[in-house]
Order: sequence, then C-alpha cells, then structure tokens
Amino acid sequence: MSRALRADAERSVRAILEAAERVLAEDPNASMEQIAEAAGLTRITVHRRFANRQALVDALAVSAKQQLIDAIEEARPDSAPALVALYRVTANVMRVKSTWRFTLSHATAHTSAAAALWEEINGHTVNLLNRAQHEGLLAPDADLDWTRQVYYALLSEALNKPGTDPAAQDPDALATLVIDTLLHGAGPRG
Amino acid sequence: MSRALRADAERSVRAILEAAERVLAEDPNASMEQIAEAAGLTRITVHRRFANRQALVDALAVSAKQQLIDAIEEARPDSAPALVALYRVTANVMRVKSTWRFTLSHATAHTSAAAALWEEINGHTVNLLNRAQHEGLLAPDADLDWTRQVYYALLSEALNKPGTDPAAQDPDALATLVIDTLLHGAGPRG
DNA sequence: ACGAACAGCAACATCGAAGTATCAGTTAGG
DNA sequence: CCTAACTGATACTTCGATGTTGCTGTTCGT
Repeated sequence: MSRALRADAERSVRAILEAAERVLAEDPNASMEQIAEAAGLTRITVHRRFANRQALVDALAVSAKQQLIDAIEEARPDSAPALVALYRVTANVMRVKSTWRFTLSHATAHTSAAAALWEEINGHTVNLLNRAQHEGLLAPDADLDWTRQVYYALLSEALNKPGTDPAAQDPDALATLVIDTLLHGAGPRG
Repeated sequence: MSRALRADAERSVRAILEAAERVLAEDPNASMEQIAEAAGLTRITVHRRFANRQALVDALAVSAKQQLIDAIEEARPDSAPALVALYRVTANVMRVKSTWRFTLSHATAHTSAAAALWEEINGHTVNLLNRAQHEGLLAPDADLDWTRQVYYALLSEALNKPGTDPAAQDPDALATLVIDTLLHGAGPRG
C-alpha cells in the first residue's frame, strides 16, 4: 500500500475526480488534458495521480458509488416503515446522483472494487423492496427484479426531467414523483 | 444529389450499417476497421460509402429512426381504442428497438434530419398518450411529458431485462409488461 | 527551517485511428 | 458484351491522445 498523500496532493485528487465528472458528462471521450484543465491542473499532474485513463475512471466509479452507499446508509433504511424509508433513501440518492450524474449513469463496474460496492447498493435496494412488499406497499406477485430495474430507471429519468431550475431540483419533490410513479404508474387512481 | 447506387454498393451500405450497430453496441469507440471487418468489408470501402466516422453514425441514426417510424405507423396508432393502439405500437417498437439497440438508445440527434425524425416519433407518442388520457386510461392530471419520458425508459429497460432467451424475447410479452407498469406501477391493484 | 513531497514546464517517444491516393481485379446492368 | 461502377490491396500522411523523463520551483509537515 502507498503512504498517505500530502494535503495538497489529496486536494488535487479531489479536484481531478470532480473535474472528470463534469467534463466526461459532456463528452465521455474527453481527453486527459481537458480534464486536467477543468481541474486547474496540468495533464502531467493528472498522470501522476492516476497512472492511466482507466485508473481514473475506475477511481471515479468507486468514489461515486461509495458516496451513494453513504447516502443510503445515512437514510437508515431499516429503521422506519418501508414507505418512509423509501422516501428518505430516494431523496438522499437523488442528491448524490445529481452530483455524480455521469459516473453513476454507467453502472457497469470494470473493477472488482466497484463491483463489490455495486453489490452492496443492490443489497440495500432489494432489502428495502422486500420489506415494502411484505408491508403491502408492493403487489404480492410483483417481480422484484423488474421493480428494482424500474426504480433505478425512474431515478435516472427524474434527474433528466426538464424542470424549471436545471441543477437546483428539489430532491424531495423528485423522490415523491419517483415513488408515486413506481407504486401507481400513470393510470387513474382508485 | 448523388446518383442511385449500384446493387452491390447498396448491399455494402446495409452491411456496414448493420455491422456498425452490432460493433458499436459492444464498444461505442470501436474503430472503423472493426466495423468494416464485422461487415465483411475493408476499411477503405467503408470510407468510400461514408466520408468520415460522423457521417456513418449519423446515417445509422437516421436509418434506425426511420425504421422506428415505419414500425409505429404500421401499427396504425389512430385506428383503434388507445389501449389497443398502445399495445400494438409498443410491440412493434419493441421489435425494432431490439434490432437497433445501440443506435436507438442514444436519442441525441446530431443531424437536422435525425432531429426531424425524432420530432415525428415524439409526435406520434404524444398523440397516443393524449388519446389515452381522454379515454380515461391515464389519470386526468397526469403529466404527459413525464409519462412519455417514463414510457421511453420502460421500453429501454424491458429490453435489458435479463430474460431466459437473450434476443428472442417475445415482443408482445414485453409490451404487456411495459404497459402494465406504465399504467399501474408495482403497487397492489384494486 | 529543513527535507520531502508536490506541481509545473518542456521536450520526447509511441501509438492507434482517420483519412487519402493509386492501381489492379471483379461485378453489375443496359 | 462492354463500360462504368465497385471492391481490395498497398502504401502513405496526418493527427491527437497517451504516457514518460528530467529539471526547476513551490508547498506542506514536523
């Protein structure tokens, strides 16, 4: 293992990751130089922190997925009725996903570390959905794999919803929209 | 305008477009050579038919979108109750989308021609959803823009559903799943 | 304050892909 | 059948991105 980084180096790493998110969101094939420029650094410094391009995007994936896990666990998904937990988790996830829009929209994990984190995320989700089903929130015969897939898709779509303010979308309002659509669809109620 | 192509040249164009779909689906950054090889042709021939890479992917987008329009219109979306039309359109779209999975998953139109086709597709969809709403299929206060967005997302997700057979998914079964989810979500009925 | 870690600069080497040109051989179509 | 159109082979040129090295100056940590 490598020694701990110095404070300025760690700042650089963070700046690179955040810049990479911004730049790659607009052009997934952006060059290392574009990323470096967006980070206020030189291409060489980027190469010092991340040996190659793949290492950078891998680190980006791990970082974003970890933040997603933190956001989920911060919502304490097991300490309230499923509906309440679902709202809290969804709102928190919304916040993180809006920040790491690009990285988290490509779930494909090229690293074992990223795959492990992804498994953890999926675990949280299936737990919650299972609980929701037992509490009568979901139909008893609902296909939970399909439900999870739809839930993920709705999370992404809600972020792409052409709202009034671009980035300042209210996470709670979006969470309400997502959960309402997930549970009831667009058909008439009652 | 250029003259009509000879029969073998037209076969080549088709082969290139189909190969590009297959290859780019696995690697969006695949080289022209990989595409040419998959088409059973030489890179030079590909360059003769499509001046540059962008021209190729643009043509791909136009071709796939046109097939999508044909599939929609073949379903006669205005000649039956909205629910029936919705089923027919969805099943037909499913068939085309499974063939042009990659191209149609990137709706971004870089060409005015592609944009026009996309507008036409959207027009068909909003017409159908409007009719569905008036016939009581959708809630009177449903946000049709959001509904359309969800509908598109469900179409994509259904294709990525890890089913038993990979490509031989039954379009009618998938259409049923999509529409059922769109109208009722995953919550309990009644 | 002093050494170690860090960032910038400049210059390289390498590489793959894109695109072009010419010529020779093959195929389509009136 | 005979010309025009098409494909393939070979050989270029160009270009941008990647990754590396040595050096100088700066900043952090103790």
